[in-house]
Amino acid sequence: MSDPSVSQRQPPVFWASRPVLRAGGMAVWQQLRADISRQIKDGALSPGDALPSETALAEAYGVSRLTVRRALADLVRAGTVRTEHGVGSFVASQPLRHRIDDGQMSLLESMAKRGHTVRQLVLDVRQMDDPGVPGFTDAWGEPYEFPSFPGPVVEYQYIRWVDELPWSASFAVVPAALAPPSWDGANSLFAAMSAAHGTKVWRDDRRFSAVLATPDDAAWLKVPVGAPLLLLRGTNSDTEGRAVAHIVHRIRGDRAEYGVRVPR
Amino acid sequence: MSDPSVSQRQPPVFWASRPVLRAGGMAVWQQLRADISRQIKDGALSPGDALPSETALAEAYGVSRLTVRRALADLVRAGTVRTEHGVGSFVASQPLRHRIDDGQMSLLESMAKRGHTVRQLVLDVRQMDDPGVPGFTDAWGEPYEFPSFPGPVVEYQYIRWVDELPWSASFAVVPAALAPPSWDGANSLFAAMSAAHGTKVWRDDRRFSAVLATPDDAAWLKVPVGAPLLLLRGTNSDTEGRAVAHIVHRIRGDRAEYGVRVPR
DNA sequence: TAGTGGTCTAGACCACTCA
DNA sequence: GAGTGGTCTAGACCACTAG
Repeated sequence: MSDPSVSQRQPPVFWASRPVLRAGGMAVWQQLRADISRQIKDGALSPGDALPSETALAEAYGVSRLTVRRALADLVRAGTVRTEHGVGSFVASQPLRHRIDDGQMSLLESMAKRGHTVRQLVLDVRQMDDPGVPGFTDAWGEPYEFPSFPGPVVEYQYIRWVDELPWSASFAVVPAALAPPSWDGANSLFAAMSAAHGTKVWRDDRRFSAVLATPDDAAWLKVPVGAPLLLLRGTNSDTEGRAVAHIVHRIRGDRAEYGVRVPR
Repeated sequence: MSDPSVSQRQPPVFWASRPVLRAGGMAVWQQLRADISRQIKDGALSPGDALPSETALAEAYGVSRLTVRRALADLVRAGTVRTEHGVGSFVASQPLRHRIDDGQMSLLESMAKRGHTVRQLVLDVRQMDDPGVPGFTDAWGEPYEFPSFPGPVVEYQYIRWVDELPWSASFAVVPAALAPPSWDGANSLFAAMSAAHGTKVWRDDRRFSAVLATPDDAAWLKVPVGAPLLLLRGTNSDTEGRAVAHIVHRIRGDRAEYGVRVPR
């Protein structure tokens, strides 16, 4: 009981492998983050291994528990460490990273072809009379409009899983005139549009950026607030080049790598 | 002096517009983050406006200063708030977001065409006898190799600015046999390779993901640690399809939106 | 019930900026 | 020198998990 390192099931690691420097230029919590991170990257700890408790770490490094927590918080956001309330902190196992070749194939088709299962859960479907949907314009200020299909729009919000792990929080807006009568997420929304409308829906352009997970994102995607998300925005068109859908995917940065071929 | 809100040059805002709920499900610091963020998004505060000091905020909300700091730290990472040591906290002004149509054009050409100036600073050039460069394989585990050009490689590390604001921290690896004799960042590295080697260098594929800024990223890109970065990895080839360069760009997520056309 | 992580406090000292 | 943000402490209480 007096030696906390014994109560942990883990290899005998030299914690606090480097003493903290109080006069050094680097803040103590940054030294801790670097020291813990280094031990994980060096392989002294393997994914799934328990870290010493925060109290034990604080004693080992000779700092307060809050200083330890600050270092751990950074590692959690970066996906290096995973914490379980009431249980402990563990070296996170990196999820399988999927390379998606972005093209005309949907995520469902592309993943199915490679033996992965995709599940989609439709969280919300609502018809909006005003096409200027507030939730879709705030980040970039671009209005989501359909010049060729004026009138009300239908807004979808859905979550996609790949192999039972959250993949993305997704939003889509389509003209109500083109919306499939009901979409339950069993197939691609745009396959459903193609079927209902009788015309092929093409993926046109894709715009990539990076954002941090909001509390909502965090709840849906099972990541900590502040985790990196790949923001993928796009427009789909029909065979005549008329915009028929605007989409936004907020994709877990630790899971996805979207590949595109650059035409010559 | 007894009323801290008077000493701030800012419109008379109702700070602590919502009292914190101690029994509510949401943590107090999350309520603060949401409340401050809402006041900024609603336009009650404009970019450049000073926020009350942390002490004043703590008094206004009736919480400790550390709780205020935790809320502000999140807003700083997200780019909503900017802090200046010894000066104060301010509503951050969003940098101009550039849409780059990724293609055969280099960033320099593409930006010059639109009236922007690009500066490149070469931080490091080193020849490596071992092509398995550690710094280039850790994130994805893919080795960076050149099957058609065995032998030593040259590794470049450079920073790119657009309009005097940091844009990306970039890395490139090319076979030493194809490396330009000297590259000072004045032109595109691959234009220099084309010129030196006599063969056109094509951009082949691009892979997008999202990561958090490390302390090194933060120092180079002038963003806080934990800010979102767009990770762009790619391969360039010569006219015969042989890989001649592997590149990694770590691009500020608050500045860049990379667009690509999806071929039909 | 014991141990863990999650939250919050009150206070202290430092580094920095600016009048 | 006054005011600001940056760091760190010691201690407290709560929520959660597990034996």
